[in-house]
Amino acid sequence: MELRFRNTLTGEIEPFEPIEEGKVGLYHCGPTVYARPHIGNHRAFLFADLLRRVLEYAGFEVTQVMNLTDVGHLTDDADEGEDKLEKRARREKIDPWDLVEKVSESFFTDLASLAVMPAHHYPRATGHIPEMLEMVCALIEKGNAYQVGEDVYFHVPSFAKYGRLSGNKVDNLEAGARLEVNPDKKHPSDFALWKSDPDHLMKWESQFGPHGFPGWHIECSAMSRKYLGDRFDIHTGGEDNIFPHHECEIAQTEALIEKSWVSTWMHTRFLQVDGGKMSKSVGNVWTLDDVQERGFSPLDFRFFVLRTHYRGAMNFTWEALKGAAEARRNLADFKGRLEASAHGAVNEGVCARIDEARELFQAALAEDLNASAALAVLFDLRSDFLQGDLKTAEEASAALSFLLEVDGVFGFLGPDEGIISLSDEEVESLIAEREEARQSKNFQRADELRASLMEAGIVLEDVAEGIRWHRI
RNA sequence: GCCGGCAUAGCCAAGUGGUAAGGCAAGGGAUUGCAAAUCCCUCAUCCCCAGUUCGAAUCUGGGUGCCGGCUCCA
Repeated sequence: MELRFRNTLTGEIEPFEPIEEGKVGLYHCGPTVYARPHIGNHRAFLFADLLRRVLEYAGFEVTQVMNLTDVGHLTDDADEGEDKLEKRARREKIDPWDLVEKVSESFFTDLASLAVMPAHHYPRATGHIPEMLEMVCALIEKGNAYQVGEDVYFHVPSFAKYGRLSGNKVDNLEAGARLEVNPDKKHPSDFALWKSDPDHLMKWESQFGPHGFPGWHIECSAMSRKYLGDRFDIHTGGEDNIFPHHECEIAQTEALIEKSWVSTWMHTRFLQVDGGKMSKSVGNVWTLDDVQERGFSPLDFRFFVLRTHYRGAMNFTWEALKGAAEARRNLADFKGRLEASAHGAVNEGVCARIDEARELFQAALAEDLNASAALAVLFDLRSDFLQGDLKTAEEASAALSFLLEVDGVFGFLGPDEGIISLSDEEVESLIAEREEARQSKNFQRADELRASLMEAGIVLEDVAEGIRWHRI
């Protein structure tokens, strides 16, 4: 598979070439753990998961890192703002450290229910203060940063390429800036690497003073460097991260290492709800709990998100989720049908139809993760099967192993959760009982038996030749 | 005001120069004791206007609408 990805840095879809052959370093901007993640957040995490799985499917050895921001972000850039994490903690009258624990836990619970593969590292900002301070000091020594009182700022004019990622010009930013001028800064675009505030609850002592905490962007630079090295392959985040967050990360890191840092930047579009942005005032900031309360599986949401292209503006509606859930069920049903007629494992090459499907599938994924096109291949295969193709045991086996291969990338099937397991004998006996009921025109009893088998994940079909059944 | 991006059927969504994938929903028919199972059939000219071209959803220009960024946010 020759992978090609859209690189925000160049605006183009370009061939992916790892820095080190066969290996990929992946870094994702994770959640700020001050509030339960909503479905919009999850789009970005699901995208990260898909990317990782596709890279592994293509044969790369992946090291995946996702940070947890658990300190430091201010509610505005005027340096007067409150840390939103502390603000939330105060409102809920709990300790900020406890809030972090509580939210982090819900984050990981959500990821697990979405069948997201665990990253190799989930570094927390508060666990890497020394690494950040080390970078801050090095930047001062190199002349890219300066200290004012107990604060430290990165001097943007010292980094010529600032604005390359976002397309912003420093001059334009000044023109439209709504932020109040901070007299401490040498340049209005300069950003904080280290701040001091005695009232801050989460603070650390350092060479700059006793009450400091890290600035907005330094954590990602310091932590990615620790786990992935000076340079790595892919950095992702939501589109809102492009500026200023990622622009600033590039500036401070490249100023330090004096070479180009991340090869490919990938950003997901925001998830829209009912055609617009989600907002608390409209009341459509849904979480996975809402999804489940409405009778959907988190995997339905996973499938809904991953069947579309990560860069497209996707619109969440309950109707659309219903459609995705239905489609997912149909694929699970397809799996069950294949299992019922497959026998034994097969090697590639035994079924041309499947090999062709695999090629189409891989080609679609390789072209900047065209998930919609990739999954269409699977639906086509399902149609073929239901129409009577692929009916030999060998063909069904080949189709089944391909389906499982696809699921290895998309992960929508999940475990056979909550289904009462019946042995084949038990199923056959219940079917026989239903047949007796049908013979004696006791259709109420027959339908009860069919319904209970359905509950157990067994689908019955009354066809001309008799009764056919398969598991879902 | 400045910088990005998007606009395809009832809904979700591929397609980036050769005459509209796929899913869901819907309608008609087959099968069935019935059926949520299955099969067959039906369902768009691609936001608007003007260009380029033999030919455009796909390129160019101008609109309109929406999303993101310029302030923390996936």
